[in-house]
Amino acid sequence: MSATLEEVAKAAGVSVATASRVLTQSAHPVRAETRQKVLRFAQAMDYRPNLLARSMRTDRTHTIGIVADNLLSPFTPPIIQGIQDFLKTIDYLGLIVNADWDPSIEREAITTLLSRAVEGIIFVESSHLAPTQELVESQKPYMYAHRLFGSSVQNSVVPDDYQGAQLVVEHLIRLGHRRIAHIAGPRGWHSARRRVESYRATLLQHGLPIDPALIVESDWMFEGGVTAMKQILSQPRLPTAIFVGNDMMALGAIEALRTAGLQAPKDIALAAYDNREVSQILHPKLTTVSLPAYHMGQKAAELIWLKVQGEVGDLEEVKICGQLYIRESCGAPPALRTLEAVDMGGNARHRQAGKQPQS
Amino acid sequence: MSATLEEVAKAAGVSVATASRVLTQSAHPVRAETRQKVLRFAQAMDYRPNLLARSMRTDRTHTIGIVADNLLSPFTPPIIQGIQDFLKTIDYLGLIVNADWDPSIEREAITTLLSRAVEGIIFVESSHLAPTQELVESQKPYMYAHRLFGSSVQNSVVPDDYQGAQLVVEHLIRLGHRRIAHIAGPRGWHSARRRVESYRATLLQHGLPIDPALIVESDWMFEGGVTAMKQILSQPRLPTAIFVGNDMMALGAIEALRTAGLQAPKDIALAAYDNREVSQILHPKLTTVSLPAYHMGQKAAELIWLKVQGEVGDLEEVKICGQLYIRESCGAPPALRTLEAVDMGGNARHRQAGKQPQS
DNA sequence: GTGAAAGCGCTAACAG
DNA sequence: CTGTTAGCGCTTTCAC
Repeated sequence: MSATLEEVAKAAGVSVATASRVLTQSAHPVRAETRQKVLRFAQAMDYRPNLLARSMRTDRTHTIGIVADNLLSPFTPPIIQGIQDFLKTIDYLGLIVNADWDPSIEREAITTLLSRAVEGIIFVESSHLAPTQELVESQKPYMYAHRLFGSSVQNSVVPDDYQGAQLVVEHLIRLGHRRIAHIAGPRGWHSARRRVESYRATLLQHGLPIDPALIVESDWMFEGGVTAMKQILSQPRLPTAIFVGNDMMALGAIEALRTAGLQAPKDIALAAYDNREVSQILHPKLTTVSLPAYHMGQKAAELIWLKVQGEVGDLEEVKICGQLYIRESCGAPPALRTLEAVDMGGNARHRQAGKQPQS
Repeated sequence: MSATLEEVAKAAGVSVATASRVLTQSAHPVRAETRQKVLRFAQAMDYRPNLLARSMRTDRTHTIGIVADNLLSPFTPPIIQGIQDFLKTIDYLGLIVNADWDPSIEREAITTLLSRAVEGIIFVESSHLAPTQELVESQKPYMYAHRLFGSSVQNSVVPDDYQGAQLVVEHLIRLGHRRIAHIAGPRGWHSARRRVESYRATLLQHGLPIDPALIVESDWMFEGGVTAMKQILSQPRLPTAIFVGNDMMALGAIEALRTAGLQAPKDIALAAYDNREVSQILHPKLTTVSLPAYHMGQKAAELIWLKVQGEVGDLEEVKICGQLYIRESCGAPPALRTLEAVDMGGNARHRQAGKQPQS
């Protein structure tokens, strides 16, 4: 163990109070000379404050709990990264615990975190409906980051599906497409419904007709994308472009096109949603609007910080809009493509995923 | 805040000492009746021990620090998941901090963790050479999980690249291939070198010749795979199979084949390394040996636990072998394919990545 | 079997 | 400006 405050104080010939004052940068006045002396000894003795002891006194642990339903979901890591990065700026740490989509584990997780006196809790990709009674009684602030399913809820940060979808569809329209299909996610998902709504509204806004035969519902997955695309290809009049509800289905759609002897974007233009890592890699590279996981994490952390400080109470749902990445699959001329820094390090935090080569 | 021990004790009409004894399941004898009484009141009053206070007394925080160089790298989340899952069984938590591949941030991270009195530290995908002086002086145990670059090092858990590559190559040989190429990772990477060594050795063991023209070095990335494949395709005598050093390059190789009007596995069989999520999704599905990230995390946690208990000292490097997933790209008959549970939840922890549909 | 009391390391009144 | 001291909530001798 490193030296304690008392040891430093004794060595410097001052009281623990004085030593504490200089080492915590307290506002309390201390003679410059004394300050230096303490600082010198602290340094020499490798003094490292015992944060547990400090927390006991101050009732502040500088810790935010993070309950993640699944660390392995594609968006959880960037959300957590966003949270951690914000917390770092205020000298806080996140204490992460997994809940495995299990309500009882989640309850337990909350108990654990409260036992450790976290100052607030952020739920990542949680699907539960309401905070546990224990959490409510604790009076600690909480936030949801990327809450799944269900509808709008207080104290949550979610993607702006409506505006995101609009970005995509308008881009396709701008490229000259008039007959645009849509492969949608399952109607049980709020995000899927919002994207469809936005797709319809955007077409209408631009005076384009809506052809129900061009909207097919699928399941977010690759194989679902294959099937949906086949269905679209069986239409008498093919669309010239497709807005696919997420990247995975888009990959499936491309596969189906290929099987049918067609190519994106030559034969049918294609744009999707999520900006998963693969969409920047495989050919044709996907034009897609990002699900701004990292930013959502940051925002959730920022908001809980406000709450911890007591500056705000319950918050309405905050929507974060993603960015449109124009790449190959939509057939946009190269000049229109989004400029993307090729970074090999893990520093591009605005990105959804690191590009560290692996293995 | 929930009730304190003192409040519970008072309510139950016993001393804090007694209350503590029953609530901590101490070995110290307590009359059954008294025990029940305390338990009842604790429950009724929602008693939740203040772990900070407990830690101060016991000098045990039930916390292991995790220093991750990059949360967004593909293997970090499953490694962390493995760590957390093990820690959970011993009622510990992991305190994760990012180091961003920056040595000074890493130093800082260590200080932070020590300040919070973690009982040990696991470095995930760290690339540094040695523990900081501060860590050494703290006498706290540490482990590396998936340490990158460099060679064998004590107290680390790494993939068994040699055996993994052997699994792949032997599988290809078993399928009847005699002329097998290899697209290798950069020679600067220890894992890349081990895989090449193993490839050569395995061929020799089976009496197959090594053709230097069939070994091409690349960079782990998709585009690198494309280029390497093109180079192989320019050979006068084509191989019938290729062992690609990782999944990303394999995807590139498949793309290059396609461009050349060829198909895997029909024209050339292909097997890779890593078992990234995409390899189970895109067609042809990749035959690949997993980089057992989750198990490595578990193992690292298990070993640091032994160290925390003082049961072991410095450890030699532990190698964990991945599993061969036989899918489509190698052309194995369907009967030989690996059975894979299709799970939609995040529960398949033995997997490298959750299959939660997203968005 | 039970309780009183010390003390983990620190901060924050309060007194000087 | 500096020091003394109480006490955060808990575990653990030690005495009864």
